[in-house]
Amino acid sequence: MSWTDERVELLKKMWGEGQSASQIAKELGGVTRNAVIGKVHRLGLSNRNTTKADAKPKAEPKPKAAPKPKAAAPKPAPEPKPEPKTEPAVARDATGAPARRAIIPAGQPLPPQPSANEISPEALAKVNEVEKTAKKLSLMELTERTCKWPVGDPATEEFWFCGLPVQQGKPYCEAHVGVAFQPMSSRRDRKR
DNA sequence: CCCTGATTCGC
DNA sequence: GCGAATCAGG
Repeated sequence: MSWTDERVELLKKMWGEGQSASQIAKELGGVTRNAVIGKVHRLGLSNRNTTKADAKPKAEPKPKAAPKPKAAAPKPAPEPKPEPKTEPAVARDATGAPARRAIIPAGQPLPPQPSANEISPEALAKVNEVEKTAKKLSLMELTERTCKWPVGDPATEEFWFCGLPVQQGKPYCEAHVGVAFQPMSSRRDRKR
């Protein structure tokens, strides 16, 4: 594939929209994200650096022969300390069921969280088990392949995402899919 | 481990 | 000009 006008324009458009290189590459087809990034640079897009006399003591070009010295980067910089103003709030109920006030960051297609519905005891138990073995990923660590089920309160240190392998197509792992997508069946009308 | 963009350099 | 390989970082 070559960089035709159309393709370049789509590249510019998407890059301008903040799309990631890999997304653009996928959209264009026939190119890798590396190709996209390379093109972006050649086109002069990307960062408008040049301001400031930049001194870039980059590591010398690595010869393919001995490529991994891994220079140790000194870190004298003191950490500011985030200081989360933690707001207690209920993290979960007695059963250990995750509070479903989840705000999920990444996604676009987010299925409706289970509201105040009844979830099958089996599924709940399963979730409780899973929470013990969860990967407990942070926000940045989430990917399309990691379960995005939130546990705890976002304002607390006790907040993390399940992180287990998701079920194909779904945003959650098997256990959490179980409680996330309850059709409407467990609705065995309780004594009414 | 997954992903991001940045850079280098042989083609 | 192109982009794989590599680097650096979240």
